[in-house]
Amino acid sequence: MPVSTDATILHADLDAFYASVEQRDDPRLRGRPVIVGGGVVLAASYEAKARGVHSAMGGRQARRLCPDAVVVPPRMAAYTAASRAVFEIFRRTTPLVEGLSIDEAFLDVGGLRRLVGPPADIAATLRRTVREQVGLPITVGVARTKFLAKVASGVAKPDGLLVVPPQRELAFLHPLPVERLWGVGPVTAAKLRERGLRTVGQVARLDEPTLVSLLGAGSGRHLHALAHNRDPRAVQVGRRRSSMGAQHALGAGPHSPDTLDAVLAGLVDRVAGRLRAARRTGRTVTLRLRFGDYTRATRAHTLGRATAQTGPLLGAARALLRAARPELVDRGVTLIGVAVGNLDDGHVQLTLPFTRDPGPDLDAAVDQVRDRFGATALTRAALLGRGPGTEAPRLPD
DNA sequence: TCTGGGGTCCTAGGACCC
DNA sequence: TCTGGGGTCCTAGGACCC
Repeated sequence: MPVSTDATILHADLDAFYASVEQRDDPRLRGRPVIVGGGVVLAASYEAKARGVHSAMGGRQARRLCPDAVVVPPRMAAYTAASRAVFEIFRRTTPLVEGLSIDEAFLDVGGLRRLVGPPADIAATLRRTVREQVGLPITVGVARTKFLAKVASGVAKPDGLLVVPPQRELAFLHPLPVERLWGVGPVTAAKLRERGLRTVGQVARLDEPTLVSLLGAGSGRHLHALAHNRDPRAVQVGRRRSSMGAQHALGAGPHSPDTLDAVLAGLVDRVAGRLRAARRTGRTVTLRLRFGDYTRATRAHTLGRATAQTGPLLGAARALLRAARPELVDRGVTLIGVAVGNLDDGHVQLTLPFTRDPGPDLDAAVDQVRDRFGATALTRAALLGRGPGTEAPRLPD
């Protein structure tokens, strides 16, 4: 049997991540409803979820639903450390790890059957190791495709393991409500519901042109494929973020131009600092605005070259804010955000473990970079910054 | 469901070039 | 006066995810 027909993709997802870290670090919180975050719920423990509390809910409403909840402020450093420890376990399990966020990843364990064992055993070991070494509950879904593995972990939560064997895929998928599908949110679900479509099976009975007319070309084709469990995407190692941003909610206002400028400068400085810390550069500055009626707008400007310096990034952000000023006053701005995109546009930052010409090691590095970025004009000389017509890999500003 | 902070991907139109 | 096709880059907005 070809390898690709086996269920070998794991989706591993930490349960109620921030809240679980708090319960791990403070025994008094165990077994009790825990809410992380004050004004808005960043994470809720399963005890709190059982009472109807969920993330992104307003803090006031959450406390009304669950008056005995313990509300704790977020400790991002603790969550980052826990995430690192879990991802180390992922990478000890298999080199084929694709991180999706701070608390979830895909793992391809297809090559490990002969050496280690079947995917179901690997998944069980992974769950036990994370529990023993990091002290956190984690749910794992196992399937033949990324999409189905993700759906499976969602169904298995919390603290569960669910394997979908290839011959059971559609039997598993079709009874599920459409909202279970990764990529179907409130808007798409409402459109489908209008047509009386509530389950994945009902969607699967529609032909593609009908779905396209209902949802548009992109979403229609995507959903048609997912409903039939067609998802050829491979687990991608070494994906890096493609934008970095910061935002700040301002309250109802009104806000003076000086206040807005100070907030903007603070945000740009934060993002620029994070860019430099990550040794990345960006070329497109996007200003995000939210208004009193919760409508949003974005304004973007693309610089001539990528940078991580506060100066040019702030200059672009200020110009965008100035141009948007009349709107801001009219509509009452309540949130300002800055994002820097097109990261590393035009050049790739290389970190190589040597300073002099390393001989054969460099040839291997060149091949790796070629494979990963599809570079065609990459040579040893270019990497070392010598030779005619070559340029050294540029460092971030 | 009265909304924080961080992201991803897709679409569509216009400018511009060959 | 009427009228190409293809490709890339940029901007703005929308949906979705954790």
